[in-house]
Amino acid sequence: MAPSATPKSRKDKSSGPSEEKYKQLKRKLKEVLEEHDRMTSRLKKARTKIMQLKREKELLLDRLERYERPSSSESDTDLTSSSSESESDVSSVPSDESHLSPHGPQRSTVFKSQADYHAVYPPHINIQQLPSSREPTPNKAGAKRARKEPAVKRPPVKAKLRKIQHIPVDDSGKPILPLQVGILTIYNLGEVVYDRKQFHSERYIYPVGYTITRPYASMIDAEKTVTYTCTVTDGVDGPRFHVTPEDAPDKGVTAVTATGAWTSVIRVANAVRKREHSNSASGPDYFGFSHPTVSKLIQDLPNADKCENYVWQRFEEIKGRGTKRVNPKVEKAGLALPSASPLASATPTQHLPNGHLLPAPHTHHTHASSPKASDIPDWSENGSAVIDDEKSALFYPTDTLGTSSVLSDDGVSGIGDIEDDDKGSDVLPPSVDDGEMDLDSEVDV
DNA sequence: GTTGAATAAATGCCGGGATG
DNA sequence: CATCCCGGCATTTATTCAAC
Repeated sequence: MAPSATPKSRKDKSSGPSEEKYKQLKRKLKEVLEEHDRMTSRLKKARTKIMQLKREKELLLDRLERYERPSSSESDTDLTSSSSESESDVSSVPSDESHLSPHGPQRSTVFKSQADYHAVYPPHINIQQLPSSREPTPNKAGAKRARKEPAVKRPPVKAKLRKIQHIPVDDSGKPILPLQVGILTIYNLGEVVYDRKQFHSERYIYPVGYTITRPYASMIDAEKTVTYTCTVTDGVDGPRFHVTPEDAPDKGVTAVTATGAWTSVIRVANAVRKREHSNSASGPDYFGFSHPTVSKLIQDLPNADKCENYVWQRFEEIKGRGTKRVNPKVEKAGLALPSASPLASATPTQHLPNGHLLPAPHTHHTHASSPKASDIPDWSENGSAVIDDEKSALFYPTDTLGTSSVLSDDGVSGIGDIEDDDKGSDVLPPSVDDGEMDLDSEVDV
């Protein structure tokens, strides 16, 4: 570096600054100073806005707390009324909040009206009935985590500085989608549902409408890696996590947790490959929620600051390396899935990375959910196979979604029918036009 | 200026442990 | 038992630097 700088400065000296050059430099300096001023004033404005929003947030949290206090004291004293009470939380708080919020109430909830809701869910399905026996702990993801505070061994979430890639934004400051983040392609960030606790935890926010694709081993062809579309939809009593493989859109998985959905996929994918190692997986990892850039994008969504249990994270954009690294993967992960991608490189049972995937004889399989023959759903028989445990995940046949007996009785049917008429496309997931999931595209109400 | 090797850093997947 | 988080490991990619 130093050696190259020296000759240059010497060269300048020898040529001597002409008057014109001097004027040019002066002009340039002036431009730079003006630009600096502009940026400074913009920064100032942004800071003011941040302060404003902070104050707003405080105010809203205060109000929210006031709303919640009476109901929480109720639940302390009367356990039997807990279900109806949580329902009242859902119905009362958001409507008020949306009025209070200066940031466009239209973004506050997914269903803007009862009519909208029934456009997606048949009228006979009652929200209050949704947490049925099929799902004993509908708000596991949210409530369970929230209760964790007293835990000793798992410390509370800390807001550590996380590095993110550069996020291209449009004029209005919104990220330009689709956006490639690592091997994930984000098509829709969805909308933050801040008024229901199940839609966020300390670590993650699960925005409704969130849609990404990612490559992973096929559940059908042991030789193949295919693109899976992951979406989050509104299950009313909590988020629904959908994972749909491109090579078998009718064999998508729906679960009440991200882990549940992906565990099912991994279990089948492993079984198809006759791999006997653990099927444990981190749902948030596979959905991308743990990815710093995705976290940041979600955190920046409107209303994210109103998620009271969520621990705000700090992010720092990495320069050079990080940003450049992502681009090559766009082609690899999203399109051709060529050999460079770890999973794609696999002639699956052989040279997968890390040695993890090799069915080596010494591999240890202590995990509870090792694949069993019975775990593999028999697609050919009924097309709506349910993996071992309905609680963890449901395989739903897309073409029967609207009327599926497997799903309809708990209100899941039709939710997030993400495979609409666009099944043929390689990369593009369905209905990701303008931030709104096309939830009801195939729902026959 | 170009090329190639060495190094650093980021990423993705998995196993295992903690939790409820 | 299901879920989630964390850490380890292998892999990939970017950067740096020396040699030509």
